[in-house]
Amino acid sequence: MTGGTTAGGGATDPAGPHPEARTGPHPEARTGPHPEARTGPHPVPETGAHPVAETGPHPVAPERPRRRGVPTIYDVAQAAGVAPSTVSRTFSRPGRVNSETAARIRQVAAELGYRTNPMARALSTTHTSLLALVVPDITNPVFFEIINGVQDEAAEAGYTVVLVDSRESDRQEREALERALPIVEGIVLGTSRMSDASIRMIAKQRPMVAINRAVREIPSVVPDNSRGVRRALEHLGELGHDPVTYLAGPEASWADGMRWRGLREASLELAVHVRRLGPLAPTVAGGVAGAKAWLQSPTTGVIGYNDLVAIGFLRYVTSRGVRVPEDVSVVGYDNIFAADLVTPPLTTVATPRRALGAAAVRNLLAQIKGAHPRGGPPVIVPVKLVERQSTGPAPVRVPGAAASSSGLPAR
Amino acid sequence: MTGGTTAGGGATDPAGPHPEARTGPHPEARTGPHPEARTGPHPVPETGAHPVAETGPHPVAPERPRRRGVPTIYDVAQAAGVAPSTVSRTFSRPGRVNSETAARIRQVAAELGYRTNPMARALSTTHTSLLALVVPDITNPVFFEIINGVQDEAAEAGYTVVLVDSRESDRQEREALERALPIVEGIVLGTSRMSDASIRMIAKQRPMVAINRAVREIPSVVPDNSRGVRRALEHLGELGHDPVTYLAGPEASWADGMRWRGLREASLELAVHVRRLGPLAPTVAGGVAGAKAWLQSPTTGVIGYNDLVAIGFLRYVTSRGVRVPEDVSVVGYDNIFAADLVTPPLTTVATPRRALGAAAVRNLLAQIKGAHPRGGPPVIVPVKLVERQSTGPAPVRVPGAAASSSGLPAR
DNA sequence: GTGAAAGCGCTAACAA
DNA sequence: TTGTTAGCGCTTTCAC
Repeated sequence: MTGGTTAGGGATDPAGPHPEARTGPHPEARTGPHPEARTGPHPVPETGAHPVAETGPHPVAPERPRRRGVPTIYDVAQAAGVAPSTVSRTFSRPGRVNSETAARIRQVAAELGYRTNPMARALSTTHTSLLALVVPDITNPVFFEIINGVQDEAAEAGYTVVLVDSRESDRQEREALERALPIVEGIVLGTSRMSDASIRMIAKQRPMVAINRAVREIPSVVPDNSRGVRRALEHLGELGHDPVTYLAGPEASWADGMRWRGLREASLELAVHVRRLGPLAPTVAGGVAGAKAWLQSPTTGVIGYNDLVAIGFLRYVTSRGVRVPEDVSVVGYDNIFAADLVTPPLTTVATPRRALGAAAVRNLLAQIKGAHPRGGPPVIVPVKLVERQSTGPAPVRVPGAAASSSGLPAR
Repeated sequence: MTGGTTAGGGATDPAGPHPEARTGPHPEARTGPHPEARTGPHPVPETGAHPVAETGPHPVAPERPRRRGVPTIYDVAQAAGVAPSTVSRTFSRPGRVNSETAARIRQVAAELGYRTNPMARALSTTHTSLLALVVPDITNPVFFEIINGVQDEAAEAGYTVVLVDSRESDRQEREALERALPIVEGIVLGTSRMSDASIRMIAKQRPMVAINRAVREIPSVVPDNSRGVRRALEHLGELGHDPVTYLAGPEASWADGMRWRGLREASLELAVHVRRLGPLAPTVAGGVAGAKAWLQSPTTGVIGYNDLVAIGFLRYVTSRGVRVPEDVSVVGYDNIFAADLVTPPLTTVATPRRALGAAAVRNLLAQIKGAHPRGGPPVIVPVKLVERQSTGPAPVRVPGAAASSSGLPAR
């Protein structure tokens, strides 16, 4: 039904990777019925005293043409003169079979264009080599690298990833996940819109690891948020900025909580004051809103909840005549692609998102391999500050003077 | 192996979506051996004259505990007092079963927490409800919306998408695709790194549709490239720019070919001269390279192969003191996320990538449903020009004078 | 409309 | 090491 013209798989491959394929028997040649080809399962009781069991209208040969041209272990087994199970072993646990036999089988298999059928394998092993990756919105730049990291690490281990994009909707996420759940062996949650309870429910059904979010009982890998904001503040502090405004993220955001907490701690350690402004939507628009509020009581240093917020801020204040970094220095968070594209390029905390994805998969695979099902503290992945042109020395404070030539209101 | 604690599926669901589940029989209660539970397949020939056929050490009850707590059609059938085949029909072809029986079966199934096993179903039907989406690089902004469009449309039809990221490598793409191929029903090629020949080979095995690339024999959906560049040129022409430079994309790019061709045609029609500069890498770096070359013989209007190129151009010339759009107007292509983030925001041709993805899936699904396997001209999706601040009136030409106060060299 | 039973292609005891 | 055989859970003729 699917391809139609598949007969023999890659056997007729023109100049393809199977140069020897064309010397093999023509696939069509073995498409007919093989009465005795399958002596294995479900033998017809040909001597039994049950006339009822006779296959009715089929006197001798079942005459049922093999479904397609696609060769099975039975075809290979027959052609190689071994049992189907030996063929199976050759591919599923190499080593458990005499190397010579194995070689011959592989050879024959190649000639026939045999490929193991993942569905059949999965049916008996429940091992699908499929992983689900859940992201709320592929469009969000933050996820690209995570997806890549997950992809790479999964591919490395022979796994394929099923993408579940929740489109920022609880329902969609649930439905898509529901659909994917039965076929995947594990789930990577690259930030989810679902409640902790829902997540835990799903985690009951499959191994799971969460990125960027700590859910009780669920293994997780998170970037070193506190270190990240600390580096940002340190950087700003060294440049002479004090106080510094933190453009806060969404109220419900776990990451925002972590960042703010880290900031307060760092504030004490580094003796740089920090103000919180928000909550803000984690978008460019959010940044614009933040900028407007900030103009009411500006500081020379600003740290955005993420790059989008920082970019929105930057664009708005710039449009109002505030110069960056001369009047205000701004630091973003995440180091998304666009951070290097805005004017001026944004200094930001780079979260190793690819590493995050990779670490998540490794953890997940370990769970699947049967290790301890759950537990352990979050895996913390290091971050680093990327200095670009949006930060610079704090403007010199002329005591008693108003705030310079820029559009920056006096404080 | 997977979950471990799955017993009964969602049956013990705390406050979950199956409130009635807890009133059902406790899953554990039926986990033991059911000697006569399965009268169906593979009956032991208990009266045959083949002692050899006797199941050896299993005298009466096979004592093999049901693999897991997960209920099957057999469990449902037994509980509902019908045959397994009826349960199967109830779920696979509703209508072919008495509505009352069906209702009862569904009821029982819900109580038991029965879910049909996709692998088993796939094994006998080859219908997996899986689609593969191939993209060369998820990190490339151009693909986000395509992915979303594909996702949405697929989900709509009850399909799940498997992501194949080729990481810009022929080999990786091939391997990943190879892995996904046997389980998917069709393939959406969102721009591929593979050769036409390889693509056609794969298309032999599964229905396929290509986005943004025309391969002979393969159905494709493409944005209206010629209309896009025409609109860009028209826009520039109206602003008085002539000649206009086209920052060309990679040599091998099909899209580049289309755009350049469209540009030449439009050039004639609109009587605006067009120069070609390239080939360039389709990246910011490519744009920078293009800018350097452009400085040798500048024009007041520039059209980039894509937004990345346009952005690179914009940034470089800006850094050299050329003002945009006062000295030079630049138009991008694609309308990626970052286009609105750069300074000045980029005027660009918006390609309806989400629509592209959706159209591709619809086409693919039609093929799968058994329509005409191949053929037909590419489906063309309309584009539109988004005017932002990177374009403006051409600078007034003071006859004989050098080129203004900017860093723009005289022509 | 419903039931019986034969597979789908592979894996996994168990026996040899 | 290899062969035999009973499933994995579902769909699907074919009878009734």
